[in-house]
Amino acid sequence: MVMATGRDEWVEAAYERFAEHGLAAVRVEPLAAALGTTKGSFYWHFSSRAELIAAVMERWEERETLQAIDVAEASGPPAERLAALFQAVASRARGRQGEATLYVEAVEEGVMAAVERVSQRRIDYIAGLLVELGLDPQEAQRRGVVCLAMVLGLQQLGTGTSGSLTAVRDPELARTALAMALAV
Amino acid sequence: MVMATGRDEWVEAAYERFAEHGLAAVRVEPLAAALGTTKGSFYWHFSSRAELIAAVMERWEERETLQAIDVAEASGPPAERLAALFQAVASRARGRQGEATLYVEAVEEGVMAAVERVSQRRIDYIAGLLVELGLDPQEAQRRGVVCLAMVLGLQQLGTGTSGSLTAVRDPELARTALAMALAV
DNA sequence: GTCGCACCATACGCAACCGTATGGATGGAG
DNA sequence: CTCCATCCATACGGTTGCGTATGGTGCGAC
Repeated sequence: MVMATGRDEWVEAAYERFAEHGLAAVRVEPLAAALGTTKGSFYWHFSSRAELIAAVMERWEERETLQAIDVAEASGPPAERLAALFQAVASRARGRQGEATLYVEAVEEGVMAAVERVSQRRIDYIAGLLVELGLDPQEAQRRGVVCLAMVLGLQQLGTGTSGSLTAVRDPELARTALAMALAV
Repeated sequence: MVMATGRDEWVEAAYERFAEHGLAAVRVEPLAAALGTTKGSFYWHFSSRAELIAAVMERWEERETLQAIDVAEASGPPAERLAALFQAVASRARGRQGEATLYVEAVEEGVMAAVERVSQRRIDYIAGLLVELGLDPQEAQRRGVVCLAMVLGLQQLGTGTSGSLTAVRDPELARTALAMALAV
């Protein structure tokens, strides 16, 4: 199988590396080796590594948005939707440590704008739910930020922790986090 | 001023780089240049870069512990101590993005153990305060984890955000976070 | 004074990557 | 068949950084 290596394959392979190991792991030569081809191909389809990174982030933003819409359109009362969101994030975290380094790497790679857009959307979505639950919009916005921070932080804590830090693996964590988010 | 470059100067200079830009930014040759010396000196005092990283983490753990004790010995009721802690973390965050990447980098650099120890101490400290406030120990532990996650996440969000994401800069954030931590 | 040791500078080899240069291969249009 | 555009492999030069080898230099002991 000599599968043609089009632009899309490059982006997809790069996307997987990003999702699993972060943007820093998106490197041209290793990627080429993994795809069974060489840099010659890459630099035909792309002008630089930066262009690949940009394409990866574009794809990320796209998929993030699609998924956000999926979640948003899930029926049910706001509290349940928020619960589902927390649960989804918690279960989806494994094998996706790429985002754990995103905020720092995005600066270095010059793609912070996309990250900020996605962050804003996430915050707004959570804040919207909280407003539906009767919170003041300002306070809901702040809680949205804190909830996003919780998610990002839990992702951090989930990486590496080899066995110590047992509390991080507590399956009740999501429930607690949700309770904190909803507390009046 | 031809200041002698002893082992300690190397560690301190490395520590500053770590605090500001993360472990990945602790690189021997740039460090040597910054200190006005060369690798020759470095490899006299250290056997490898890994040894320097280990020394940096040792210093970090030390200072973290000292500061934790400082905070712990600050008088006042638990709620106030927790408030002071959040406020301290919020204000101290600027110029210290080094920890934002720590959980990921610690794995690569082989110093996760120190990070886990510090994390555990932080969680335990917060959980202790919450128990004093009447929470169930199990629940307090979970909240400790979530609070630490909040801090780590807010650190993430604080890096880079060039102007968008205004909600992150809201000075009321710390208050909201505290309220979420204390909510019954 | 000179010997030796602590300390450092220079130069080297090695590896991982980025980006470029250049020369095939392959396949459809004419 | 031939020509040209796609697409790719190989080889190269440049950078950054690690670790080593080796040769000073200053300075206290004697």
